[in-house]
Amino acid sequence: MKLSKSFIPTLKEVPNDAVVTSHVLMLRTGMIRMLSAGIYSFLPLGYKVVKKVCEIIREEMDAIGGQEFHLPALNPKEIWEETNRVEAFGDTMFHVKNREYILAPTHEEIMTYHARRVLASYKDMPQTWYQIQTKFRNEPRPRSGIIRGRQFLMKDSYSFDTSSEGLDASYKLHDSAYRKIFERCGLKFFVVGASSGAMGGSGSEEFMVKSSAGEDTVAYCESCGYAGNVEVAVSKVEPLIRKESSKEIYEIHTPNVKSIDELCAFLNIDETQCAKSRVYISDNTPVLVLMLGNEEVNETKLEKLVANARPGHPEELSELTGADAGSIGPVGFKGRIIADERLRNLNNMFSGANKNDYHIGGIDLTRDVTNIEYADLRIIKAGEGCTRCNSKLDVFPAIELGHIFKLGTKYSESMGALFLDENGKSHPIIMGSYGIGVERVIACYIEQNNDEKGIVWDKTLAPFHIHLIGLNMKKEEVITASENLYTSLQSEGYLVLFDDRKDAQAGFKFNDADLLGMPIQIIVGEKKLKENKVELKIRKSGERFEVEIDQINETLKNIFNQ
RNA sequence: CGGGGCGUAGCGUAGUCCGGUUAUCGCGCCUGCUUUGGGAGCAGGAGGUCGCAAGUUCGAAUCUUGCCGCCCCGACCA
Repeated sequence: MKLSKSFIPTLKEVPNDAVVTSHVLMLRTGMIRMLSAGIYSFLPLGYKVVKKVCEIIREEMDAIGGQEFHLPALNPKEIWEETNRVEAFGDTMFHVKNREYILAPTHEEIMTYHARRVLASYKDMPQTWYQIQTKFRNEPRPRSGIIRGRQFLMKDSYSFDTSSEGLDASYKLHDSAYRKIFERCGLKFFVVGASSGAMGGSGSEEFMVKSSAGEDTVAYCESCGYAGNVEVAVSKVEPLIRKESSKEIYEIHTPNVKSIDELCAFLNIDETQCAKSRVYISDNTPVLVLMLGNEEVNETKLEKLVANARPGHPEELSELTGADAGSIGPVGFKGRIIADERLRNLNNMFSGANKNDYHIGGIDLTRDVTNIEYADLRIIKAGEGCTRCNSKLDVFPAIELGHIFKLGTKYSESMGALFLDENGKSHPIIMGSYGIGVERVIACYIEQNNDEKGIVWDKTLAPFHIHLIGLNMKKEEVITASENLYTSLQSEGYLVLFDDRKDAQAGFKFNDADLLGMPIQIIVGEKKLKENKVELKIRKSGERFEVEIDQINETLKNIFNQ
């Protein structure tokens, strides 16, 4: 493609609204433009990359027996009522105003709708159905360019099996296909155990990329590879031991002491002697959650014990306990009390007195809080031990690229997708669902492959393999040589972007080439042409060589086959 | 949804507090000449509902009110 005739609007300056590297670079390279918050247009250069990612996904999905569909994004609401997910998605689902339609945020319902009509016998299964299609979610806060949008491309697939063993097999096939897809895309990723969340089902894994732009937090063990979303991750921490003898309970006047840090400073104690209280409300019932010291509540873990828990409002807290947030404690609290495992059976603890400006010391959780339950509720922290190998865990933000779920029968049961087994008995189909954020693959690639000059594409995803630069395009010999190269490189099968602009300065062209980041730049200049040579630059390393023009194909073959 | 910030030409911006000729500057764009190995020079030129609406005023980018949009933090989130 000739740059003089292309629409590749590069930007020299960083647009005001972009913060995240991949967003900045996609705007600056003219890959995308924003239409509205969380809604992006892909321009020709960006769409080339989208198509490349989709092709890789298709090849790997087809390789595991997937069959590609193309379902409507506009769905009748009544199908979604069958699984009660109109309510479950709530405001996240887009509703069409002038007809009872919704814009699909995912496609479990539609795939199940088709499955229940055609998968009537055990002989019809297993099946794996997929599509690459636009999803719509009314995200309250779109962010980071295409990383979180209101409209995005997703590869979603669905497996239909007759047994849980069958589901396991389908799930494993997807796991291996996903690994191949992300490897082929050149991403450094890892797989973490995850929460199934609102999707339901038994097992779930996320494919993650480490990134400061990430919205998930994961724990990762460098030495054994253990990885988990902090929503579900576990770690090994020093157990705390009950003291020999329990003191009596005593009240302490603690004026203006609210936080655990203030309490520790005021009483000159360690935070491991403190029990922090958080009050949650679940369906109008209060639950007191006790955490050691400054440890934080993992609300995903809490959700498994207490449905629909939300933090109590300040007014609710004082009404329930008689005290404000900084002075609440378990002693005398009326209601369910769940303490983190680390607090199990501890004594001589300090906590709030349920009376403003007072705390209680000498608490023996076993003696003084008789209705206490224990559970693992904490958010793990960096530096804690790996439960598998004892090394230290790293905790960092990450972007979720893909998620695979064992759904089980949640959708087939509620929608009546049944099949007959060998004995003529009816069972719900056993399902899995599997997603990849297509644009996120691109954003993550760019997050991982850029430098101060711009994007650094690898051959696989690069919109073009070669960026051919004709320097002074007013000189006849430069025009002839670069045009000839342009033709011959293309006939060799390379995708070539040819900077044939007549009036752009050399520096301008070089900087654009570095910004756009094609793997190889070939520079045709007047001086080198006199020796029948051109210059070849490898974008990634910055290495440059002079190459005889008739050697160029061989040189390229060597580079691209490395 | 809570907190903070922002909205002036395609992009980046000055001016807004303290109202006053023709709204600033850089990049980009157009024309001509020169220039062509790391974001050129000279000369000339085009491009603006100052987010929208109402109000105050002799006069509003500037003050007031309402609305819309965008970004960031938090909450939320397959």
